[in-house]
This record gives sequence, structure tokens and C-alpha cells, in this order.
Amino acid sequence: MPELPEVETIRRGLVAGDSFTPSLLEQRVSDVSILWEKTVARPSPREFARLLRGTTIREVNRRGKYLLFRVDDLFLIFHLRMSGDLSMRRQRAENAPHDRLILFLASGWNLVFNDTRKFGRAWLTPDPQTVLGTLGPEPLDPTLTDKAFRAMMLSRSRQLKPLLMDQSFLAGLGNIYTDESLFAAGLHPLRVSSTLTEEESSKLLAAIRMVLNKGIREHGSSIDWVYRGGNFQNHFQVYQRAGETCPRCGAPVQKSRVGQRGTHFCPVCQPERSSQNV
DNA sequence: CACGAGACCTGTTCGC
DNA sequence: TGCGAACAGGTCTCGT
Repeated sequence: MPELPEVETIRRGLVAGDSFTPSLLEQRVSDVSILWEKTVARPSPREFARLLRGTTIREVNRRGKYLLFRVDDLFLIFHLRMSGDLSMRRQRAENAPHDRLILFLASGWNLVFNDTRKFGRAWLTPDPQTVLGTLGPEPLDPTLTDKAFRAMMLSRSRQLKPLLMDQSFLAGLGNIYTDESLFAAGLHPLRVSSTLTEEESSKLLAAIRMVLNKGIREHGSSIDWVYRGGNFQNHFQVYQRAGETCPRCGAPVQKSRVGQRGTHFCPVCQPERSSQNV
């Protein structure tokens, strides 16, 4: 579920709350319940709970696919991985299936981390750089210029699909938004980064931003049994559309395997060898 | 440095 | 119908 637009959607929801749910901001943590110990990456589960108790949540931020809560002098950081979700829930007697970590708030609400596949992780640290230090730039950061992005592409010789999914290269793209970005840019997933022309590189950055912004506007994607209320799945051009017609040229969308990930593209609009078209 | 395979997990869908 | 295989929004580690 969670790539940059989904994480950003969760962040905004926690900050704003709604008519039934309060904002997470300025909520005090009265207790902590850890239901799956491996969810807590650092420090030890016991220490994690002890340090968190009594703190107040001051800020809710995002970096790449990470959610970052400033809790007084510490940072509580989550990575949702494949199936994680964070939401506010009214205090109740029974846990839900797959609840892994619960922060009991003094207001009577809970911040619940629910994660079917148990891949998600939480950290508590005074220095967020110890967790986020290796991340590449934020794709939507306006200080990431065409020129800088071009230099990044030239500095590596890697296939575009795995390169864009590499969080140390660029932070926030996952399988869905990478496939959609490459389609929007008209670039084959196996094109090698260092072979891109200046024009192709600029087009790719613009495509990434367009796709991410659209994803955020649609509140992310909701697919499979994990429904979050997002709507971007209704705007997929190639992702999960193998065999269906390309919305641009009508050719059948292809699916292949690149770096062990399902990869969707239009063989006509995203030719393997670039022929000069517009 | 680049890349592929395996591990970590549970749940759903696909193929015989 | 049943049952195992394949697959799923991610990342880490190891080997070549």
C-alpha cells in the first residue's frame, strides 16, 4: 500500500483529523502496547515503551516513505513497508486483527499501527539521521532541479526501473508509481540511466512529479483487500493492466519481471531503443 | 558497482 | 472441491 502518496495521505489525515477524529498533534502518550516485538527496530521494546510514555506529539512529518513524529526531544519513526497502516481509533477493549503497536493517548484515543505482514518497523531516536541518513532527495522538492536530476542519472549506469525504486537514489517511489512514471515519460523500464538525453531526463522528472501529485490528489491507491479510501487505482495507465489496451496507443500493456518485481509498460509508447519521436 | 536470489510475513488468487 | 504455487504497495543481506 504505502508509497509516497499513500504515506503523505496518512500524514495529512493524522494532522487534520476529521469531524469524528481529533488531530494527533499535541496528544500525550499515556501508555504503549507492543503486540509484535519485531515491529520495534530500535531501541529494545522495553526501552521504546519507557521513553515514549509521557511524551507529547509535536509534529507529524514525512520523508520518502517514512512517517516521522517529533515527540518532545525524540523522533518516533515508522516505515509501513508492504501492509502497514497508522490510524487513530477510539480506546476500546478488543484489539483488531493484525494490530502490532498501540500508543494510548491521554485523550482516550489510540494511535494504532496495524500491519498484516509484519514487515513494518518503528524507531525511537534523538537523531532521525540514524534512520533516514541514506535516503536520496525528495522528488517533489523544488530544489531538485532538472540539472541536478540529470547529473544523478549520469552518475549511475543502471536500469531505470530498479534505479527509481532505489530509496538511496530517490526517496518515495515504489512499484506502482515507478511503472506509472516511466509510462508517462515514455521510457522503457530497462533503459540504462546514463543513456538518457537531457530531454528524456527532464521529461522523466516531470513525469514523476505529475504522477506523485496526482496520487496525492487522489489520496493514494487502494488495491486488494486493504482499502484506505484512496482513488488513484482508478487512474492507473499501466500498473495492473497487463493485456489491457494502452490508454495512449491502444496496444496491449505488457507485464514482465524486473528485479523480481512485476513491471508494467507499453511496448509501443515505451520502446526499448529510443527512436527520435517527440 | 550492478544485479539476482533468498529472507522476512500473511493472505488471496491462480492453475491443475 | 482441494491444494500447492505464485504473487502482493518493501527492504535487507549475501553472493557473483
